[in-house]
Amino acid sequence: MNHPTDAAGTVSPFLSDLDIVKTASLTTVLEKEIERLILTGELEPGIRINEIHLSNRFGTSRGPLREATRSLEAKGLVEVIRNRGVFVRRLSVEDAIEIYDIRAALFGQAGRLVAERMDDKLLGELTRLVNRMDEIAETGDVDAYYPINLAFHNLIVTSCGNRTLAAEYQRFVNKLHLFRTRALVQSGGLKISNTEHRGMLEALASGDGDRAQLAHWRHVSLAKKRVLAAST
Amino acid sequence: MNHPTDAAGTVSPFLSDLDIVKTASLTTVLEKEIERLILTGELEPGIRINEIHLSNRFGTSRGPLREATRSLEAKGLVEVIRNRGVFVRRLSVEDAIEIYDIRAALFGQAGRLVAERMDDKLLGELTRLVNRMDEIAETGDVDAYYPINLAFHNLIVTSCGNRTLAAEYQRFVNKLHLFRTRALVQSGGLKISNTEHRGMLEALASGDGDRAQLAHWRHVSLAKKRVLAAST
DNA sequence: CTCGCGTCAACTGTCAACAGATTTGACGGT
DNA sequence: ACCGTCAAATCTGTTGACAGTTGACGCGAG
Repeated sequence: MNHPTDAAGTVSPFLSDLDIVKTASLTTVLEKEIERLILTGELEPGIRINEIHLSNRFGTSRGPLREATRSLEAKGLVEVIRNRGVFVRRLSVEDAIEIYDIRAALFGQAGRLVAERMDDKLLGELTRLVNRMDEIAETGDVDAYYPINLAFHNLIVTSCGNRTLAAEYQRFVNKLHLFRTRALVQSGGLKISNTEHRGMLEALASGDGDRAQLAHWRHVSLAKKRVLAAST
Repeated sequence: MNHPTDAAGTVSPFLSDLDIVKTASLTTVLEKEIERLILTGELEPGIRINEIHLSNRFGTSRGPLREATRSLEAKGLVEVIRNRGVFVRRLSVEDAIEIYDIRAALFGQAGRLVAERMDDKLLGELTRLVNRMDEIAETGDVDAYYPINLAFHNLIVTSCGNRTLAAEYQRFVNKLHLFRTRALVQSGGLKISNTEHRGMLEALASGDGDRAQLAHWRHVSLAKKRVLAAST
């Protein structure tokens, strides 16, 4: 990507810091910061983003902030209504269903790609994570299960060799955070969930793309049904 | 989505026109216009978008134009480099491959959803389009084949009942236009392509979701291989 | 002729101010 | 007490201007 540090040989942390400063415009910084506020729930769905207040809070003018919100609108995190303002997007149950189906499709594709480029090292790491989840599932400790589960899914998506796919998948996962679901994983589902993980793992190890795609698709699809059943 | 017309019951075309006028800000208009310029090839990949020139051309100031380009950046149509400007995105072969895989995943999901909600009316329309393509394939008229083919794919995607999926699918199809491929459909592939269409049609008619998903996925995946084979 | 340096025009990043729309709240009539 | 009307306040849409950066051109030294 024509990185300025490419020509310098080894890159010192200091230099890379400078590089970050140079690359980051106010718009970029604001966008990431607002996205963080939304994903952490500090800006709740449905709330209006006041341009003046927020730009004052960050010490900038309204220009860069407006550019940042336009970008977030295209990413689906906020909604802009002319002459009324930008609102943190609120997802209906129907919206969540639609996004789950997209996520399932993308995750299935990722599973297929991973199956076709599997190696021992990756298989070892995935197996380790699933084993770890099995142990935790016995105790029913949801808080401990969640990060491992996340790492397992992330490892699959980032190992598929398709960076665009990985980025888009992440975008939809983020968007799902706008759905009114904190603590959506019910402890009873841990063992079931990890059983599906084992099935995915076997499919990945077999190298059968069709099989892996179906297993991964089904996993997300079942997660969708679990969430929906819990939210009605 | 809290649309203003929701409460009004039926929506007249006139009302929806008014609604459009009220909703359109300069930013929105500029965004759609620039997107059109890019997709029609009037703004070629790699070219820089001069803020002053373009805003003068549309008779606006640079503010709305910058907001529009930020939105297009998030959609993946342009690339913004700090202090240098925004450039119409140029897709490498690797980028195109990645997007084709995403498109295949989404189209497969659409096929599954359609199969699960199939009705006679839709089946009739789809069958008509495939028959039409068969006739045209005999003559080898690529220019006549293309719009029917497009209509066939669009009908499937818009009939799947998932509006978000349809919008995202369209976004990736648009993005593929940035790839250096005019006239990518080689006439020899028409019959092969429509053979695949018939397979998809049968799968849809059977109501078997797994089967339909695989058939639709494979169709795009094979199209990917054909395009790549022609571009190396 | 080539390379390096300084200068300059062009362009982007950011800001402050103006114009128009929307919301708020008070007021008077019913 | 309730409702419609109207005006002030608040906020967004848009513009023009200023500051900093980048890339190009030209000039002189080697």
